[in-house]
Amino acid sequence: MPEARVVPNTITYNAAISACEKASQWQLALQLLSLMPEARVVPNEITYNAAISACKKGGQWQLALTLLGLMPETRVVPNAISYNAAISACKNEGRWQLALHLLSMMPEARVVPNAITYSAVISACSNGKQWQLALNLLSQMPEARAVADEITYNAAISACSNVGQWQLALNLLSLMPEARVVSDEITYNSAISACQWQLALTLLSLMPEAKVVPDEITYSASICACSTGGQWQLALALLSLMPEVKVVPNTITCNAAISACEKGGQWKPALNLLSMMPEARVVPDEITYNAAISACEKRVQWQLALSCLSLMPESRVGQSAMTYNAAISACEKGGQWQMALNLLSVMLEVRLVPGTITYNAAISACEKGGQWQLALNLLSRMPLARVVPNEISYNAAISACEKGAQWQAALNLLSVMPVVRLDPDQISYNAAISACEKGGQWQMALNLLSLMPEARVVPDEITYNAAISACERAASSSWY
DNA sequence: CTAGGGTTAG
Repeated sequence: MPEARVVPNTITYNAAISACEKASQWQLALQLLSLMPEARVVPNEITYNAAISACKKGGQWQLALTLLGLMPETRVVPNAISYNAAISACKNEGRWQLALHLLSMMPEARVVPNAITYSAVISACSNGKQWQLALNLLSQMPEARAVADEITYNAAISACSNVGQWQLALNLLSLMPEARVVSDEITYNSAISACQWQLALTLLSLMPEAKVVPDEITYSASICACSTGGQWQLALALLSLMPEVKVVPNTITCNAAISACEKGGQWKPALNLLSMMPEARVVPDEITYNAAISACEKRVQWQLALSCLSLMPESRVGQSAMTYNAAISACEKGGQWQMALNLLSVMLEVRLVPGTITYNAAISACEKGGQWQLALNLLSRMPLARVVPNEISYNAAISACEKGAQWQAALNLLSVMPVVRLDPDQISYNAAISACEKGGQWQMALNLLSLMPEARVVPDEITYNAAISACERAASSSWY
């Protein structure tokens, strides 16, 4: 630009910073802002607003707030857009308290909050699962002379949806006409995601008379509602209906349908959908494969789960710890403890970090395979791997000891649980009592049973049966 | 010539 004898001015910088924002280059945006003083170009509110937006897009909420705070120092007065962008940055990181704080700071800064401000704060509350606050804010708008529009309502409906408050979500939807706000496809999509499958399908059927056209997100949300309700056939029916209404399924739609099959224990349609995705020009992603692998897990199709896992690299789909967790679980269900341990070591080779769920699945695989020593070994390796064991880890290990009739080891684990701040539950006690039974320790079995009330664990049928078996075994052996 | 808010899958 200097060669062209054109001197950049404020607008030039503003346009450049805005371009950085659109290209998701927050570092470059801030660099440009920092270069302005030496170029003797004075930033205005638009400059800062564009920079705040760039930080927001980059997930840099702290920097967005810093910039807002810096504006007065350079004698630039923040306006509603500055606050709105900063509030929106808090939303992205789930900082609903900060969003509310910014809103409360606006009057003393003499900036009047508008509908966009409220929508952004409501959205921040929605992400923070603060539905009561979201509804309060909506009700405060008239006295603040801010007029709620469809986006405000959509954010509030979404806040209700996120916490399963479908009645409140539907109530808001019904209030929109009298507030003279016209619902759009996002309104319906949000409401559908709040509802169980019956109501979700009702809402879907009501869309034409509301003159709202369903899109792929509408179908994805409806399929998801069917999936959660165990209605895998309906989920598949909705998917097959989409070409007729000229809505094109995307990756998320297919993922929701595969997930519906998974929940219904239907590995065949799940793998069928996976195989049909290329011809429908839908690109599978990690979630697609995770759902397909999990679908195989449900019906002991561990070989198929492993073949899905092996297909991922050639489809250029990245694998995560969750992918391996699903595959290890499939091996566990299929009684393949060697393969489960093998997958755990592969995870480490490909530098994926195993978590509590990974170890739990592997310990369970050892348990089912009768490998109590390996189960204990895995549990003992967790702290070294910086993975925190939970109740499930210990219960799986105690069960492994039970299957191997290792009553001392089982009791040891049970006694360690309170030390590591874990509360033994019914499963822990039942497994330990069974271990005593298998080890011929009827006194210890009864002792454990007597300890349960003070541990606030309620014995059930399994507990009593195990204790009774322990005593019967002792009685029958003493007859000879 | 430049700046702000809402929806779906594991």
